[in-house]
Amino acid sequence: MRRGTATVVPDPETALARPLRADARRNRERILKAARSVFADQGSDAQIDDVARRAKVGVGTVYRHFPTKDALLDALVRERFDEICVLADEALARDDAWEGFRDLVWRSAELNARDRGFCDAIAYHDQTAVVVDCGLMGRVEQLMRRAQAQGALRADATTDDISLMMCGLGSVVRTIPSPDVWRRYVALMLDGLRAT
Amino acid sequence: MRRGTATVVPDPETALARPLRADARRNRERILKAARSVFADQGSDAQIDDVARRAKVGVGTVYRHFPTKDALLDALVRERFDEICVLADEALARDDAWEGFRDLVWRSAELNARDRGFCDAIAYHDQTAVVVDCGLMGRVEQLMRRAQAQGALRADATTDDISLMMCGLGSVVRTIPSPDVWRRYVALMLDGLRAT
Amino acid sequence: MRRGTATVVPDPETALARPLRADARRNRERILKAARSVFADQGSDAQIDDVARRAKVGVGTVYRHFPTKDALLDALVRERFDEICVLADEALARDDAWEGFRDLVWRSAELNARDRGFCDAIAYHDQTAVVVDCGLMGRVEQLMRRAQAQGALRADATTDDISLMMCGLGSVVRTIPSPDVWRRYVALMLDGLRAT
Amino acid sequence: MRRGTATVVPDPETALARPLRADARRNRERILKAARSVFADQGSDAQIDDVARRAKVGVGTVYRHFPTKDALLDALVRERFDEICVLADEALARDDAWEGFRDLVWRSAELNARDRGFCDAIAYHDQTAVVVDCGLMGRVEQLMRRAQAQGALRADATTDDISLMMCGLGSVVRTIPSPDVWRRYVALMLDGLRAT
DNA sequence: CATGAATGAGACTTCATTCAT
DNA sequence: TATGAATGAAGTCTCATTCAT
Repeated sequence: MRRGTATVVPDPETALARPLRADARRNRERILKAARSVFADQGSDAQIDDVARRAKVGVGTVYRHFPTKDALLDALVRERFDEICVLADEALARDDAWEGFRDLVWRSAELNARDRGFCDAIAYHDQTAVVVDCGLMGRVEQLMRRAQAQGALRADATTDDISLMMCGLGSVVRTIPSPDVWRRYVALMLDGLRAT
Repeated sequence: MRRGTATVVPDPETALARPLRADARRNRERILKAARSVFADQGSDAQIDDVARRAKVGVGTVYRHFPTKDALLDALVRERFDEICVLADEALARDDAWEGFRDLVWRSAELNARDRGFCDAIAYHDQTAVVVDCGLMGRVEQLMRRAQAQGALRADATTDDISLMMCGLGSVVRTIPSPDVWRRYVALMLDGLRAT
Repeated sequence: MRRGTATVVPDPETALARPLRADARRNRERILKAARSVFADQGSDAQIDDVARRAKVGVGTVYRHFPTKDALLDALVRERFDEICVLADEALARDDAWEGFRDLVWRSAELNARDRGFCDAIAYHDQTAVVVDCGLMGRVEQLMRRAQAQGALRADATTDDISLMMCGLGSVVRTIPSPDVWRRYVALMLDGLRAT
Repeated sequence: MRRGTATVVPDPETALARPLRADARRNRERILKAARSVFADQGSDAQIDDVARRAKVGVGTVYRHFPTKDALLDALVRERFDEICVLADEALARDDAWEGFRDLVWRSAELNARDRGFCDAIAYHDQTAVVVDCGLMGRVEQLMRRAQAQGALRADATTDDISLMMCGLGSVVRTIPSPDVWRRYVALMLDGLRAT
């Protein structure tokens, strides 16, 4: 089910399956776009019918592209992680690894904080596969190793800590109404991760 | 939806409303007990019918005591916070405030970590009112102020940070399968909260 | 799932489960009646929603009584076999066992022939359990043994032959439009079963 | 829905319509072959998409050749009857008409018994037109008349009885799991048809 | 008061058939 | 002409909550 590409922004159409027909690709995009907005609005209560409606497409079409509600969510998650992968590359390009790491955390947290609905929708979606697939895991690991070598990140920190942190962040974002509380959460966590 | 009592450990039966008849009170307890175990087992999928069945009571009776699924959940949360209040009192009794604070965090985290089902069930339950109502907020604030005075807790820490932390913890507990990962989460957070 | 009663017309309400409340029993009857007529009209295409509508009952009520479309069908089949059980007892009361057997076959065939829709609906419903449960199997076996002893039924005939015959009959009834062709089918089969 | 050819073994391609282009004919064959195997595997649950997939052809192509699922089924039935026509000719070539008739019945029954899936798929398919169209009806009638003249087949037997019998057989084959029960059915039926 | 039967909107998904490419 | 993407009505079943007994 996973396509196993490791490029930064994997092009699912060119993987193993034959490329999508132009109209199908167009629909796929419309559906994803609609899904993004529907999930943003309704969170985990979002319904496939709404997605279809907003994409101006029959339900069947949605199901053809994403055989299951979960598959649709997965595609959305994949997109999000692809975005973050780009950020990770920028972080890796910097000399100061800790600054890179810190900013990466802030920027990806912000990405999530921007839509609570999405955080809500994916709360129960297993993301472990995606993080590895899209290559984010590898990049973050590299970044963390360098930050540790530079003595800025605590020596025992691992990528699992980041998963942990992001997991908790999701909860904070979708649960607490005040729009900026997540910043405090991230600040505390980063302090906890910094070398002492 | 909130019942608005302001006593430290409110006993909803003796508040303003007439005291419940003995059998009604017995039923209330049975329902709560059943609910605890059903939610523990099924998490957010638990159904009121299951609770009723396990309490050997009709659904109607459940609804008489708790007009809504959410109200039932709220009562459960209230119980949990009452437990923690006791722990908070023990913490306040200690000389070293930071140790008291730290242990309180660990012990209440453990309480939650012990049942993922419950964490799952209350994931979307707004707990702000309860924390205040039951007096936990006040106790924790006191504890934190003392820990700050002793120079062990970072000066800018507030009770909101604790809410934040517990909120994230819930997500970690119910999302991540490995049974002890939550400990790492708590450790990081406490490190983030310690005075530097 | 089977209640294992062996009385002629089993009273499912008094079996192992507690007796149904008066209104529930009334609804159960209404649903069965509605189901009979809906299946008669629409055959296997009949929908639970139609049954509910015709019974003037919510879908949920139908599902409460019969957790599955198949369970509803099963109840209908059970009723039908109970009817036939009565006929079987009449057949057993006669002196001439072959005449009893023959008439039983004719009368139960007629029962089925009267509603094609029903035959259609139960075409894929496994009836083996029901025939045994309701005691029909036993009665027919007795009848056949006596008819064999009297030298009228071929010696190698078993109750399986009857199942076979009724199975084929269903197909004839629901497939062939001319309303009386089934009679020829039964006649041929009986000739095939008579001792030579 | 019927194509109304009246030749003995109609070749729908060469009839009145323009002959199909070579590739179109090839496709038609592939589709039929695929359909045979798909229906054999899945019975009445078979989907046109599966047929197309197995034929390595688009659904549209299937629909071009067979405007309806039913039309496809009809073609399959037609093929089956064509096979039986050949058997009927062999039967007619024998001196003993009853033996010819009996063997014809056994052999065609076996043909059906070999694939339950097919029996299942055509359970609701009206075959009356096809039997006449393909000339099977005529042959069987001839055979039966000769068998009657030879005093082996009961005088009142008609081709309708055979339809009846085959109709019931289908039900037995697809309903009863034990793989050889159909033989008993055929035996009984033949006994019912033999002159006494 | 307790009971548990009833309600019914709504969720997800399937598949024969059409039609744009 | 072939392709396969799109359609969308329809079907089964769930469950929080209400209400007659």
